[in-house]
Amino acid sequence: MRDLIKAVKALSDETRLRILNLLLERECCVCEVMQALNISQSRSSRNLGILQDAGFLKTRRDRLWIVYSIDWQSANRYTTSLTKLLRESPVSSKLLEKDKERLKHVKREGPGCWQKKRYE
Amino acid sequence: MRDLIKAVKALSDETRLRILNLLLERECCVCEVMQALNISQSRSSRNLGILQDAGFLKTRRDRLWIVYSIDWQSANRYTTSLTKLLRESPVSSKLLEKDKERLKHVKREGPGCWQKKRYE
DNA sequence: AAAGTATATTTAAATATGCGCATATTGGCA
DNA sequence: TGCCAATATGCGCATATTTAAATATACTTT
Repeated sequence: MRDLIKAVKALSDETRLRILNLLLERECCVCEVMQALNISQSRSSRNLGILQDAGFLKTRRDRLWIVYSIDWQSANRYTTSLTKLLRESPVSSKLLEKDKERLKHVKREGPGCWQKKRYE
Repeated sequence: MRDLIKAVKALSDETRLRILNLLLERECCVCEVMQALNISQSRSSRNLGILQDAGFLKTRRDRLWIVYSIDWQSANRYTTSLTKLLRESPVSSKLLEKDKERLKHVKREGPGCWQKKRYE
């Protein structure tokens, strides 16, 4: 019951649905997510953390970056079911389409790949 | 997207998960739900309403009562998927067990079948 | 070890949510 | 029609959630 509530609550937010939808395309680091969804760094990091805490995501380090991806072996069986459901019931949404489109043009390379201030 | 968020948000609450779990057993009126879950009338009514608004439930009138049941023909396809997921991944929980147990001894007959004050 | 970069966390404010209480509404039934 | 039981809802309170900004942390790289 606790696991179920945690999983569903983690999904009950637009930002996090967008993130999960994005990660169904491919794994991403924090700065790729923030660029693709066009959101702030803290918002990106925090919501990735919530999804991970609920069991939807796992991480690994790749040099400078922490790469988030869907955890298909999650200890929380509900997250796997819910992720599958999302994958198999594709959502029609301009927003989700845009996210995926932007994802294609996202850059991971630094320095300060996402720090707008550097360029202003 | 809108439908998906609405469905998931409606499920992201313990009370409403308990209600849906209850209705997987059998259809119920408001006063049966409040007795089975041991919650207040307004809480019962309001959360049933939220589940119905999201597309999980439908209603019919039976004499004095409004009977809520799972809407398997919902216009929101996500509610059907989610309800099936809940049905096919039975949740182990003392609380849910108790709810079902109390449901067996619930009374619909009036007058004031649920108004505790009448008996105090 | 120092410098630099990506990510996490703390803080504070705005917003959203869940609840009980009291009251309104609905519709059956006399 | 009028009463009454069942259900719905407006309101206020307490709590939870979300966010941006600033700051701290955890690494890599030199």
